[in-house]
Amino acid sequence: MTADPVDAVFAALADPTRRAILARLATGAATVNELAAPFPISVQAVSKHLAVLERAGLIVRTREAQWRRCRLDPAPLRTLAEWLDQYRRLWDDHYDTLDTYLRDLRETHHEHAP
Amino acid sequence: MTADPVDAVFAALADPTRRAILARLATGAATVNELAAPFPISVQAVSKHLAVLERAGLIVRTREAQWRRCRLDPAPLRTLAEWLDQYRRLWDDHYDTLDTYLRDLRETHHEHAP
DNA sequence: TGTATATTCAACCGGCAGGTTGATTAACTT
DNA sequence: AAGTTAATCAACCTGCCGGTTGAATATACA
Repeated sequence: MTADPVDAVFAALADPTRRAILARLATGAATVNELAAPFPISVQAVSKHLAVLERAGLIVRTREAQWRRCRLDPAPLRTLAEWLDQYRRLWDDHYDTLDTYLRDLRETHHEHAP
Repeated sequence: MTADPVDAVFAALADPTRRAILARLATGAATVNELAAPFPISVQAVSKHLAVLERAGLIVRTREAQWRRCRLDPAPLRTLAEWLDQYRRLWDDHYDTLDTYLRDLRETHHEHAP
């Protein structure tokens, strides 16, 4: 029960600054200073936020000269989407009818892809 | 930027005990003692967890005699699913082709429903 | 070689999160 | 009226979180 990787992902996304950073990274990779620019906090604080996102697996950082380029890794988001799907029937009326059919169809399609 | 309701939902879900409580409530309503039984922590601690879930909108509590019945409200989960959909194209290869078509089809279907 | 730039490390601080125990409120039961 | 059960309130403790400032590290540039 301790140290479920999902814990870190949810915790990382609970901060609005970190979600804003992710939104920025969804449009392409960026350096720490570029990511820090829009925020009224210090670069060090943003660096800490990036460390949290990295620990959660949401970003990866690669060294490039004196810069550290950050890019988004969507894998944990996909995990979260799957977690949420456990509960989809609770709010989606069509989950047990049309949606189930379409979901199954999509899965079949994925199996046939390389 | 301050006090985005999504903050509280992500923060609430970051705790494994609270996620376990939600999983239990997905199978039906329950009282505080019933919810607390499986956990090695005090009833008061569970009561605090329920307060967090309630503040996030994930559960509602109604008084029934000396019991307080808790039931799950999936609305915030739906909000989260929509938030995640912003990023779906990043991990779902078929988002821009088949999935988009199916998604549009489902939306049309919803419009026609009462 | 020396300097400017990018980023992190380290130490510190206030506040909140999650847990405890003990007291209190509310309703049912006898 | 008294006792039992369900749940919360209150005070407290420990530790982590998000922020700060200042120093250190790494790379490019003149």
